[in-house]
Amino acid sequence: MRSDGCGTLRTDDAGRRVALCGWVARRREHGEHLAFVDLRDRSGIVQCVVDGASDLRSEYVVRVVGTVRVRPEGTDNPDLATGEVEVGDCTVEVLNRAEPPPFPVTDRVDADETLRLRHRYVDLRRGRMQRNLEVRAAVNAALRAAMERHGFLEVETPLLWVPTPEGAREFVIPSRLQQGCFYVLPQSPQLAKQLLMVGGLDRYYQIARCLRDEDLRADRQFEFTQLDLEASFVGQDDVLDVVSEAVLDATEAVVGERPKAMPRLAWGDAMERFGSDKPDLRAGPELVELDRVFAGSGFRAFAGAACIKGLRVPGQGDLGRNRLDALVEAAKGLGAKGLVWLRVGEEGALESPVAKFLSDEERAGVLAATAGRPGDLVLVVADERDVAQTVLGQLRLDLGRPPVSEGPYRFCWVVDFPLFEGLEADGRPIPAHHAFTMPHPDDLELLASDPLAVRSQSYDLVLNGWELGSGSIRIHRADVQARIFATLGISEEEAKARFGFLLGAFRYGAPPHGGFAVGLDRLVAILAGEDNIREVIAFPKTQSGVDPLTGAPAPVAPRLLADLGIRVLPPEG
RNA sequence: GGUCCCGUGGUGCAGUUUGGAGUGCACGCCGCCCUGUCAAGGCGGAGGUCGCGAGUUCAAAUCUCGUCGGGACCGCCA
Repeated sequence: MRSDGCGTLRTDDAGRRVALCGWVARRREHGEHLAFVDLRDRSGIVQCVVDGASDLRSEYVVRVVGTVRVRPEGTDNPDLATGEVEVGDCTVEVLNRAEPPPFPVTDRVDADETLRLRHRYVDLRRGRMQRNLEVRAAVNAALRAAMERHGFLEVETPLLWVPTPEGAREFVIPSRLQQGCFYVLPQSPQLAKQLLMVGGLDRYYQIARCLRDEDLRADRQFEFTQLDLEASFVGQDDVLDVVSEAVLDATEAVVGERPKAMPRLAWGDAMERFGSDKPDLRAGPELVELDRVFAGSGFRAFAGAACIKGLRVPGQGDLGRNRLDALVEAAKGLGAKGLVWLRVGEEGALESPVAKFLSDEERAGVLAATAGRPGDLVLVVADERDVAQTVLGQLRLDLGRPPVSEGPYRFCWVVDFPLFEGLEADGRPIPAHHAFTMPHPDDLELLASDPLAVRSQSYDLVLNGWELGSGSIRIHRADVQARIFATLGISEEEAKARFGFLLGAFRYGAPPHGGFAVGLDRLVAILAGEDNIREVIAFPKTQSGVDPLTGAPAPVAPRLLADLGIRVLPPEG
């Protein structure tokens, strides 16, 4: 039916008779006997010169047979990849007519989100969406290639899984054959892949769909895709190395160059330096420690504070009082007792409502510690350590963070997470990752005495402030697992009830193993220059979880519910 | 569950602060003209429940309340 893609034609093709199929992107009529028709397919756009186009309209589907020729002198179009050629002597066959599209099929204007999704099949014709899905496919292919190269075996795992009490809210699937019982859709293949390790598959990977019934965000959809992997007889560095290579391969495949650095940050250092466990390395200066500078300060807000941290905001010394007051309010909203701001003036003079409470040494110390220069703004928070960190970390992003989709690509690993993230009201620790995460070998002795100080062998991959994925080395030995359960206050019976089938499997020879999962939608979005993952998903849902194209979710026939033994309650109120 | 922004011919916007006739801009659509354009150009035309519902008012796109839809965020996402 066709010989070439519209966007592939070049001067080399001049003289060739070609058959092209595509959509009418635009037509420019110059009277009865000359018209230019821009023909579009996935490969791009090419100009066809036809003898009258009055029977053609936008988005008509046509087949054009014509001869490629170099454009006449002075009429080439440098904005078009095919701009040096055109297709002449055309015969045009209309394969299908089309109503005018509900919104323009162009990257120039952004249409209403509902309209785009209701007519996604039109939206997908736009160059932006086609490029994004091509990026997605390229990332997919690069990741697969890397995993295959390292001997990982692709294995599929069930979508109909068993409810588990931990973690995200699950999508529930009623069973027809076992009325009153339910499957759930997996929030990740976590337990399945650990069973594969017990099963001796050694190295597993899967481009896996994961489902979580939680509220949607710019970086979260109900269903999302992960490069999921797990390997036996590995340590943390082995996992980090193979994931780094795969992700850098994918990045190189899309942007053409390979980010050189993939630094590893200890979680504690990330919190100290960036006030975040998913630091955006692009967002300006790091937080600095000011405890020493203000040790013994006469300023009441600083004296006796558990921690004093500062942040330099380059060039923002000219922020007005309204903005500065708003910053103080924002800091309080984030949990800080207060926020001190200082403008750095000429000669390093500090202008601030609290400047008069500070000694000369303190003022000089702040400038030296933050490297503040004239025109800068310096923010200081004195509070509990975690509060000072996270508040300044958030302000750092608010004041200095480029859009996530804006390069460069600054990957980093965050390692040495705490095993527990806090204490329940009754004093039991709360696992930060999941109950099967291996503690750091050096910290095993602290489990009973100081559980919150125990580090884990879990790790996150971060790109430009987005968490791209996480993983851990898992516990494979019953005695360590028992100690963790004891620390968590989980009895033997309870453990059996909640995780029975996994613990059962571990009795029959579980190898040491660990793994990772890379969030594909987020990676692709950033590499495609998008700040919303809907733009890299062919058929996403709106923020309220609706698909305007299909109308999902929708009621089902009463007969179907009857088969399932389900009765729907009337709406409340 | 909560906070904020948006909703105006097919599309994207302005108009809303300070109420006074559905006013405007660009694109698209329809018709005519036009032989080198490329976001073609010229002339003419059609197209509106100002998301929906109450309220205030002599008068509401504009003010108030509610509601629906979209988006960003908090909670939530081990």
